[in-house]
Amino acid sequence: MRTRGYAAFSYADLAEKVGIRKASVHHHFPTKEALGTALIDSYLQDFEAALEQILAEEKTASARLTRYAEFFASSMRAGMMPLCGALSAEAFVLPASLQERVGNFFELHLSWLAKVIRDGRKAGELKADLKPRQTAIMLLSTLEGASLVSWATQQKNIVTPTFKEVLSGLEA
Amino acid sequence: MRTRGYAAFSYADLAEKVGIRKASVHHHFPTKEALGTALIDSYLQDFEAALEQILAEEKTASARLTRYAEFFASSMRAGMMPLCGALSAEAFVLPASLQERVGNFFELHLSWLAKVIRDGRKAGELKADLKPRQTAIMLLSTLEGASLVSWATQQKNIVTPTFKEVLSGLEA
DNA sequence: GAACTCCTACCTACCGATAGGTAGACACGT
DNA sequence: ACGTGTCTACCTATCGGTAGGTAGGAGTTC
Repeated sequence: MRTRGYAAFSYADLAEKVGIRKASVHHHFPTKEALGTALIDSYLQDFEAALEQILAEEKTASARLTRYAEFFASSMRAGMMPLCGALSAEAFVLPASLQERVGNFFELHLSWLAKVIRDGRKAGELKADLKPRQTAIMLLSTLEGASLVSWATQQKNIVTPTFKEVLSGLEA
Repeated sequence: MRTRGYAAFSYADLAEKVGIRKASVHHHFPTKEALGTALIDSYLQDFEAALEQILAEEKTASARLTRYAEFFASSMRAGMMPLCGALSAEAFVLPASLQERVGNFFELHLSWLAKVIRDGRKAGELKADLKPRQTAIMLLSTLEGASLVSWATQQKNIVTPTFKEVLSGLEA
């Protein structure tokens, strides 16, 4: 899903990669939609834990955001799109249950980013006039967009410099 | 292509929408790849002309960039993804001729943006320490990303505010 | 001016490949 | 005895694409 998108990946591909037959994959995930939702659910859960961990381990906004951006950069290095970025372009033709989960995923990210920004603003690290929600949307957009451009142009060193440039504009 | 992506749109869909039969569409565009390249070529040509026009009609960097961002905002309002944004997620499974054209498309945008930034910097409108190429990548990423997030979350008012926030960080 | 040849756009009917999905049997561990 | 995981074999729908034919307009020739 993260390299081909939802429409273009198939049970046949997956079965071959896993080393069992197509019908056996269906035993575990009866429909493609069920497989998709299971994947997003697990991905979202992992991400939720990772975001919590960042809050626990890093105390400055810039360190937190840099760790956050590293998720995008490293998935790019691993030759994969961020999951929800990969699915977003197809959102219109995704099963409703998947659309909803992509929405939830972005909402999780946006509320986490907004909290980090709010805290960083209070601590005087970030500019005082930042609107947390709006700035969160901007950061998420930039990282998803940088991943997309990096993916399409096959230039792997786009995400981190782009993020740094945006971050520097936020610091007090 | 701009609402479903490349894999998920079909000759059958297109034929029905145009009001002729599938085989007749094949008469004009023998293969899906040929249809895809024809579409990108025409899109790129239109965009090239539109970018030229902006340079002719607007003389400040901020006006030029605002007009540029309006392309993304208006295609969102029209219920469509930007073409190459829609195709990028699938880039890995796109026919080579399409991949190449998506690359060309982004390159056209990046070089135009870099020129606008360079000029704006010289004129003292933009911060003196901007790296034109890097900033161009950032602007393109942000606009493509904002379109993606806006598309997936079905919130139509994301592109313009996000762009404004980024632009304000570039002004001297 | 009728007859002829082209060409273009469209059609019906079909092709093989692949998509997601199902039925039913077999092996195996508890 | 039963549940789980896997298998082979098959289903229907749809995919991109092709073969071959028809209708009609533009030239060209007698």
